[in-house]
Amino acid sequence: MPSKPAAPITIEAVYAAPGYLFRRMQQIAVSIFMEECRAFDLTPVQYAALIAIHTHPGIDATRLSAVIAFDRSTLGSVIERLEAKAYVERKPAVEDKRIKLLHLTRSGTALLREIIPAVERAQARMLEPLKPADRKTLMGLLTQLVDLNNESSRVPLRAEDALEHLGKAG
Amino acid sequence: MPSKPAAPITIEAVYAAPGYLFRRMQQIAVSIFMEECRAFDLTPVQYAALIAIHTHPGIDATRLSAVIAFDRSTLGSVIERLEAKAYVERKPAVEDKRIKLLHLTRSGTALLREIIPAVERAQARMLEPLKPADRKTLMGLLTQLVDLNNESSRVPLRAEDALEHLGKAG
DNA sequence: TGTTGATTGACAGTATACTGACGGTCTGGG
DNA sequence: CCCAGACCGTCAGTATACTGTCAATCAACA
Repeated sequence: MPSKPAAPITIEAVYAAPGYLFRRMQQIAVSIFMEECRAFDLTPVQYAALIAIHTHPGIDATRLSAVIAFDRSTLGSVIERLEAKAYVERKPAVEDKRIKLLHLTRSGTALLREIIPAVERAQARMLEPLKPADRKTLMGLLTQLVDLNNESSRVPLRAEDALEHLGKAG
Repeated sequence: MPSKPAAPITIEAVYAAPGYLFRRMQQIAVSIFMEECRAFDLTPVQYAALIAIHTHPGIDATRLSAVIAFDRSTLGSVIERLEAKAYVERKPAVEDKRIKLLHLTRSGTALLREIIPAVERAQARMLEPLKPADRKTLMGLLTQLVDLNNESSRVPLRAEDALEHLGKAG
């Protein structure tokens, strides 16, 4: 069977490649987030971690990494920084000496309440250039794609699994 | 006017946020790229840089960063690694002592030719879970969005501007 | 019960990213 | 011609990411 003609080696092909567009969009998204949240000294990753700990108080680092689909190695230093800013507390569990339980501090909870409007502004700005109907279409397709590709990432999202070990489900 | 009711602070809101989805998709895209290109020891960023240098031989690092929209500070070490692998040569320009000109080596050009099928497989795999029509829709919207948000990133894409200084346009 | 196998947090090593700063260099206006 | 401002590569500092490894700990089975 005839093989496809060899693609010309040019930068134009890169501009149209999904991987390149995903990278650019991620950079833009982080940039907008940091701009809107400048007053709070919080990164997108740190924000997601705080929200997850707020939703699942007493979660441990490994399960947290499954809940937000972040790398476990990286998460250690993220938590360390949140602890240094006194937004998070890490306490060893009595029934399992390997585990450290995560809780928000009072100031961590307060920060979340204050930062949410800025975060919502940021999320809105990312999609703003598109027409409302197109925003919905894009988000719908992207949600599908991320979900269907879940197993292709090193740290697949395990939203429910993680909860079972917290004694909150089962 | 009545303000929107305060959103509940839960992880569910994060899962549906554009910024979170862009981050997840980027992680998945990198993971798939690295898997398909395992035999070549080349990252997505290094690949884009090689292609850009191939398209614009004799480009300098600052203009290269504009052509692929990568951070100038980061690009230094990227080029360093490509030089260490002998895919790229960096030669000082005679007419401007600040500038170093970039060229592919013979083995860099050969590598590009060999790796392209793997890269194309990777790009196809990223979108594979979607129906063909949906792939087109998603890429179209994403291309628009990245383009319209171009100025929101630290390093906006300047595909044409960069070329003018190479004596290839004007 | 005792040992194997899995799990947890931590760490080292590499690679992107962004901010801010710095010295060397070029260029244009006076 | 000289100097102020722009520009180039580089570096230090911080923050994500991923790979692989390790010791301590736990759980489960023989």
